[in-house]
Amino acid sequence: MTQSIGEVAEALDVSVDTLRYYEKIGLSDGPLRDSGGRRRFSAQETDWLQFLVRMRATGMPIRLLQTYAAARKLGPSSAAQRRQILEQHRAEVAARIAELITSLSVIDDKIDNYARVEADLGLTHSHQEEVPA
Amino acid sequence: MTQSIGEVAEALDVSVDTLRYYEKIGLSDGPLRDSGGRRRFSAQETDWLQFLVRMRATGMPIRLLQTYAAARKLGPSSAAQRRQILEQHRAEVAARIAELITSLSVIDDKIDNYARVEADLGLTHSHQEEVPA
DNA sequence: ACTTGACCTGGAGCGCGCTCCAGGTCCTAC
DNA sequence: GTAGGACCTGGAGCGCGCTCCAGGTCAAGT
Repeated sequence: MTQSIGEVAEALDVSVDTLRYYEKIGLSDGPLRDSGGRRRFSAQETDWLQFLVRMRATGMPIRLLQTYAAARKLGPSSAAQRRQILEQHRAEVAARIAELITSLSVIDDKIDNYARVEADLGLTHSHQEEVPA
Repeated sequence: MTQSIGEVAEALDVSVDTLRYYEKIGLSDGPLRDSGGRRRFSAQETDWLQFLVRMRATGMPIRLLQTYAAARKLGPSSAAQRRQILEQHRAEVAARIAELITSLSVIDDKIDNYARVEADLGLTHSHQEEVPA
């Protein structure tokens, strides 16, 4: 029911160095150790790490995750603070998505444009005005 | 019809240092200069810079933009190469959006959970099991 | 004439988030 | 008993993308 650091790293698709780094900077508590001093991660710890990895992937800064992790250690009394952090971050992620969607259509326009240029090049080798970049 | 570097920076919401940096690393050609050696940006140059800024905002690495910019200097004959770069990047942006949308719902679940914890705290001060983190 | 402020150059410095290294321990398999 | 491989620690190093600095030029306003 517990996993080694290598197993967790593979499952979460991060490096073992990253996991040790997160522990070092206080994002996760040090997990239990086996008789040889090696980390053994419980399912709960792995879930938390997965959440960390996911939040990192959404661009949440490590500093903010440190604040969040510190609040988490205080237990239920910090629920409001943690919720506030997540709501703020949620708004940023939503804005990010909107921006990316806009950019996607800009990219699509460019691609269409290049497709047209390529078609022109293929059909004729005449000296036309280049389509505006 | 031309703009100073400060005007362009403000319009694109980047720093003048960033614009000079992009020029230095070959992302943009050096623009025309006025009699005093100051840059004057044409609308075309500004459009290109805006595109650069947008692609950066979608996470396109500067290295790749350098490749793209170099191809652009070759004219229409590089249309296929440029389109290929954009199609690849388009796919990455689309994947990114999908990932962010997934994360958004994870965040929402957490927020809901905290809202419930807060409600419990407010209603009673009994010693209940904490809702799983 | 002088101040102010935007601009110039070349190059150093920096914050972020890992990533890598040296030197060592410990279990497993042969 | 020894070779291999996963793991350990503390700390140095690094790639990215800017950002800042020193020292200077230039144009406009008062």
